[in-house]
Amino acid sequence: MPELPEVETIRRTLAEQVIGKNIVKVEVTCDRIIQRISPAEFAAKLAGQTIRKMERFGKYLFFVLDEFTLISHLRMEGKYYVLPALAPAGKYEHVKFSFSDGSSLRYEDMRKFGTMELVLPGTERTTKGLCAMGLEPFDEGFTVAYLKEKIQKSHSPIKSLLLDQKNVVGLGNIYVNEVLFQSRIHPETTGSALKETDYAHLIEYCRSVLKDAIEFGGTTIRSYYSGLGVSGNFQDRLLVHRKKGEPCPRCKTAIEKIAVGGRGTYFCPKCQKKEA
DNA sequence: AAGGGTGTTGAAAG
DNA sequence: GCTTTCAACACCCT
Repeated sequence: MPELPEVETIRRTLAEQVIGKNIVKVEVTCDRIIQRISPAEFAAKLAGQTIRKMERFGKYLFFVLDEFTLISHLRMEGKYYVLPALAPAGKYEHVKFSFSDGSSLRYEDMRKFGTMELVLPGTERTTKGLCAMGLEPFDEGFTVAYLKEKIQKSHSPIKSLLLDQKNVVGLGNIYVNEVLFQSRIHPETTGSALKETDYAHLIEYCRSVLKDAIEFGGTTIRSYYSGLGVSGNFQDRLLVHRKKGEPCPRCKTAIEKIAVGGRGTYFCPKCQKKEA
């Protein structure tokens, strides 16, 4: 469940459930999720650590501990649950953190794309993968000038440029579709073809769409209704994503679906005209 | 009923 | 360099 609003919702939920808890044991049953070090070393380093803070950057979740920060990326299907330590493991559970109070944090990931990495506190943003990242949409530096500098020379479609975390972090396929609809920009418009007003709209709607989605607890699509995970309600407010054939909420023209950069892309052919 | 698509991203190829 | 394609994995839908 991993675009910025979902990760932020998970961060807030986990903050209430696991801050202050002391890790007594970590069990890893899918090695590839743990980056750089062995699962055994990962488990050994975490034993005895207490979770002090929950933070987020883009789609990355940070568990700030005493001597390490655990950086977790959920990719496509990663999910966290808090359960009694004695509760049975789910079919797709790959990591279990047992706490001293008898509760536990479980990581489930059907597709095993997610990653976990331990770094020293304060070095989170300097690690590989996070060092070249763009700004958060809510950063005051995320301005027309900033975005222009990043993408105005590019011949890639704006859809791909907004998905590229080196330009701006946090947007994924759902919210890029929504932001481009609100901004009235055709997803295949190249960076080089964007007009001044397009940039202003992009800045405005990146912020408002994500802010609204966070308010609604993110978007839940294709999720288990276990009641233990985190689910949001923004799926009821999506305007174009997964709405192929449905009337545009603005002009009633049928929403179209095309592929851009290999990703499903939804837009209104009337409201979002291609600009040369 | 096999094949394409899926809330992602990094590595490889062009 | 910059841009596009594909693989990692498991399931769903057609």
